[in-house]
Amino acid sequence: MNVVQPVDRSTTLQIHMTQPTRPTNAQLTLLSVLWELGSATVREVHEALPEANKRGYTTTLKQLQLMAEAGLVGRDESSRSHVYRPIANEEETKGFLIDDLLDKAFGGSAAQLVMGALSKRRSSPAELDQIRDLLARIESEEGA
Amino acid sequence: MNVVQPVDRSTTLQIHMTQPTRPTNAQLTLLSVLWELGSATVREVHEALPEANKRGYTTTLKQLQLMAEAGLVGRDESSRSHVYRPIANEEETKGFLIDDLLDKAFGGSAAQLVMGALSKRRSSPAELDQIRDLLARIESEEGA
DNA sequence: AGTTGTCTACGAACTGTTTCGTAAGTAAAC
DNA sequence: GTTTACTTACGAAACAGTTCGTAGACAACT
Repeated sequence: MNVVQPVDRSTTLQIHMTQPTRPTNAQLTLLSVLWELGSATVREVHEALPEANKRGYTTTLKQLQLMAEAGLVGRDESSRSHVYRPIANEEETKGFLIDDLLDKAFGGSAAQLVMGALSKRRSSPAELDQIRDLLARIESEEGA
Repeated sequence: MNVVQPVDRSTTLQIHMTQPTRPTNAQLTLLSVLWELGSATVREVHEALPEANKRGYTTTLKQLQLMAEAGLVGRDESSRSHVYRPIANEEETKGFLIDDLLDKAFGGSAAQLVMGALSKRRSSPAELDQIRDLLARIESEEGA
């Protein structure tokens, strides 16, 4: 098969050169757990899943393997139970998702999305203040 | 733009019994066109698509048929070229998408999403003001 | 009546994602 | 050494979403 092969999957250091892949839905669920736990075995990730999202153990395993292949997570194979850790950056990944939604449904207007989100879910006064702060910061940097 | 709505589950008897279905990606693209045009034939929708999203004509047709089945759009078959109109409400549909993202990646915290979005894309001063207004409105209603 | 262009309907291929069954390895306990 | 409990690897089925080819209907025109 493989006729076009000259791709050269990064000869140097096998590290995470494969990064730019985006998590699928199922993967995002697992990734969230890993962001939470920092690093964990398949079992630990699996047990940490909310009932609603829990599938068979080998499903979790397979998904983590795929994620490792995709560069979303790293894996320490030194003990029998491999230990996975997130590589995909939390902020950055969420940023991707925001971008997607923005382009897909809000014509790229962050403000529209923001207002939609604020109306949709109640935020605490503390959070609202935090947002106000951010708003002010943005505006002051705007003119600079 | 009327963002803080009490939801109002539309008393009007407009038959969207099959409503709860959610648009897929491809469908959202077409739905956006229909929101824009109000109502249109397959051809009109198809022609209005940005080049990047344009597929074969029958693809557009098929997708509109599926959407009609799913209750996302209505269809007037009285003329040979059927006329489609959006049923899925724009605000509500966008709300669904926000909910999804919120649950999937932001632990349900609107504030987090909001701050992410604000940092991600520049908004005009006017928009920022608009957001501030909304913030104030929310806070005043909060205690009530 | 025949030709042409446009329309809908339908089925199926194709892609990507998700899920799990099964096999094979390994370590500890008996 | 055999059993038990757990692990990874692999392959494939099941599923969802997308795309398009083809067929048949219909109207307008020649």
